[in-house]
Amino acid sequence: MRNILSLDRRICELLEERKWSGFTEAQLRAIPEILEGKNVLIVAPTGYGKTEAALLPVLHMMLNSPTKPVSLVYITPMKALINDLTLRISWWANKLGLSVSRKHGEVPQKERTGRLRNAPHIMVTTPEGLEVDLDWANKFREYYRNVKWMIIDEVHELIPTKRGAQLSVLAERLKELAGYDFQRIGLSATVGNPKTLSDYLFGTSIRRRVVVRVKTSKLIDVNVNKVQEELGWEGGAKAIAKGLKPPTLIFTNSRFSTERLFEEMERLKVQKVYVHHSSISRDMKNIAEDNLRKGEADAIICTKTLELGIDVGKIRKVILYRPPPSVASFLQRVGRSGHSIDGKIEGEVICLTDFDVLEAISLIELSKEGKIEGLEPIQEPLDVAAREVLGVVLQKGEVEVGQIYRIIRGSKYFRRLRPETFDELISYMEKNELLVVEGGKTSLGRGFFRIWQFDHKKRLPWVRSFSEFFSMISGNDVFLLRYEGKPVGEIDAPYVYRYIRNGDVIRISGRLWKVMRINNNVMLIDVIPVTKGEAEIPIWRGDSIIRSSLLVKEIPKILYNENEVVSRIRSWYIERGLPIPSNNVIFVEKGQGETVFSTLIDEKVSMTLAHMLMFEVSSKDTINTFARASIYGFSIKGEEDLLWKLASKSREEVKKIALAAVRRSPLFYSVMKEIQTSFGKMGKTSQKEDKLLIREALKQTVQRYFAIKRTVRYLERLNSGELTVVNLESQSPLGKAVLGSPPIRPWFSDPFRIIAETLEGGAYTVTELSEMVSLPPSTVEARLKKMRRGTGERRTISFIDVDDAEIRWCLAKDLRKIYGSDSFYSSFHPNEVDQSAIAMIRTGQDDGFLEMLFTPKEIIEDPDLYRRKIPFEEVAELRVKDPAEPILQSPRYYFISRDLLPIILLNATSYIQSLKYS
DNA sequence: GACCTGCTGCGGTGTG
Repeated sequence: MRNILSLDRRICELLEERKWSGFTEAQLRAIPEILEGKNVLIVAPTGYGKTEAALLPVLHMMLNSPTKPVSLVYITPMKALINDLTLRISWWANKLGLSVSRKHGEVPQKERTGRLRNAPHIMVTTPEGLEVDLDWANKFREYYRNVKWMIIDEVHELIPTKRGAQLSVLAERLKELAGYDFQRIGLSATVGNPKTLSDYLFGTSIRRRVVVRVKTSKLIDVNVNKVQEELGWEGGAKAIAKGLKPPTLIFTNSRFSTERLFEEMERLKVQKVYVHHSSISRDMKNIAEDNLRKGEADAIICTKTLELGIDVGKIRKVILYRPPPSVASFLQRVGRSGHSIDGKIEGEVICLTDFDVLEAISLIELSKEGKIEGLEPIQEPLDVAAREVLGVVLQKGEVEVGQIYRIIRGSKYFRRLRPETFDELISYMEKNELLVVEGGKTSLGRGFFRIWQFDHKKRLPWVRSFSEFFSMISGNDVFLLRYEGKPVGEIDAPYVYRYIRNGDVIRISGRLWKVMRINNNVMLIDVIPVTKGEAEIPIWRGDSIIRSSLLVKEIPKILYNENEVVSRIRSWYIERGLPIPSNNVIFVEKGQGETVFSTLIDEKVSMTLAHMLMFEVSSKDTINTFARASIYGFSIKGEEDLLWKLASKSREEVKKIALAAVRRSPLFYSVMKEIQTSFGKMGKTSQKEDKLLIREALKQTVQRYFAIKRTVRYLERLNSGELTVVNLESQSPLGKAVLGSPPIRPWFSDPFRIIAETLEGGAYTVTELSEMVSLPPSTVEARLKKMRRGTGERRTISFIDVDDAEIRWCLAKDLRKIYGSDSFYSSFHPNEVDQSAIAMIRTGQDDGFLEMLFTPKEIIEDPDLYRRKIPFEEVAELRVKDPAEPILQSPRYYFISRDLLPIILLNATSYIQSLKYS
């Protein structure tokens, strides 16, 4: 066995020491190719020995050629993997007289600086770690001139993302620095298009390239189990408890679900279960992982966090709570069970709805047929290019612009970057003062230091920590939960602003925590553990998970399956003489003010159509609308003929509307926010000044969430009568699935407008409004206060709701109606109309108060009396006091027109009397 | 109502 691969004698001895039981197929096939010096991409599922397949031949070559630090750069996308791998690689390397060093953000300072005195032969790091070293590590960077090999782990995780584009430029930069075409080896999970992956991985390297693809040999045995929908979370938890075979991994599709299911498991008295997701602190996650490895945990309920390569030890069963979004993730999750390669996979998909069952069966069928999604590399992300331009400038100080262009263009992601575009990018960065260009050479500009600051005090919204410069991952605003100074978990800031108050009890990581103190400035929440109380589970708002088109195409076929649930769906259509759902039929269903277009459709096309319909409604009619998009169709609140109108438009018009709709979506604004600092742009963008930025944000938004060309084609098919249109009176089973997907609301760049529209005809507290318009209460309050001034339709006014002693806001033009309405009767009708009060009025012209004594009765009898008494149109401030009990809290009001003053005076007296008699 | 991933070099000073 040892001689088949002709590895170095010293390595063979180590194989014996390890009691190596034989090479895996991946190793047998990849090792000879690597030894020949080719660039190799190894594609195989987890547990097939990919790491050693790459490492052993590289070690062999290191032993048999002059090896100087750093010879091998090993890249992995996660810190946890770096820690695992460093130990694993060190076992081999140290015994062979080679040294290994790791680098990531959590490596202790001492270990970091140690590598300069004793430079390692092997560096294990992340793409970001390599970025830091090339840009910034002026001393250590020199060692990278000796690089001969680069191994990139979990390639499938990187290639479709900006991190992948970043790494590919870094590889080209490394090649330029070393002046050597080093050998590249990639390790990937099973994917549909390994050839494309290898193209992106190998870049400008002229070595021969080969893909070693190992198919899974595991037997797939996954059951589909449907819970009664009405039983909800309890039903789900019971099904999980019943199917549990320790140790079990339970995958869900949201952080909320992990916590919610745990709560039910607790109620069912199921012990030794842990929760694992990205908003739980590393410490707490370690506890869960360690317990699982030690056999002390029966199960972990987790999200994608445990889908990736971390070693979780032996797993007997995998339960999927509701189907995952793609075959790839289905296989990754299910692949976690069965420790050995020939072990049997035991899995179970727990379904909540009928369409869950459709999806689960589709995923199982697809994986049995060996069909799996291809990965789509991100296209020419200019924010990555901008960051790399700066990286090269940091590295070299002063660089010729053309040289940077040549390096960046070496990356496959930027192979087609036009020189004009690059020049435009440089000019834009120069305009934003990120760069200074002089005589064809460029250096850093002042803007760079304004944004990326060393000691990040974060006073200004656009100031970032210098450390963030090295990463393309943009973080959300979160509050850190802390107990005794140690992190426990994280909650999204908008959720904290809206729902979390001191004293609340929240559930995170399967435990209850009482909120002791919320510190808004540093975004910290101090908590203490409690055992009882009504706990709330936070909702984390993530990015949308787009379901794979492979899955969508499979579902129509599955509808002919003999499964009980599937037959039930099918017969609903057959009994009514209707066609079976497919991508060629649209059922138009009406209900609850929404028009549902039920059809099996690619999610990105569905998103595009939903946004276009919403755009048409919101630009012509009202922004108080919403749409929905799913693979089961789409819907719009309001007008039902819009889709046919869109379909009858020309191709060019449709494209224009689609792009306008994308620009009006919240998704566009979040992408804009994510990328703008890379270009040095702070603050608001302008159509004229920031053309490149807007174009790029639009391109990235479309690529991520929409499909314009396919939507154009879809509408053409609809217009030509190719699609069967069926009008339905009732809700079809798949139409119901559309209504279950979350509403998409229009983005408003003008908060005043949404606040005014929402106030229309009613009176609300700041908290109520904040929830209605999805803005933080502080923002809403600030806007309402601004809107008090002026005379237009949007002018606001506040009064005191006497029944619950809260301040309510309404449009000034609605106050009369509210005054007359039954629901606020007691707020404007004091019980004792003869009791006098003192009004103190300030006009804002001078600082003095005008004092007047009045009784409610006088006002009710002759409201104009007080209008005549006050010689001003506008009152800047009004205080009302009880002459008998002046210490009583006196209400204050601001910016009231003389016209509405009598109503407000009545409100004040009602309030004062309510205080007095309560 | 919706996943995940990442993040400051080098050298000087002071202390045991």
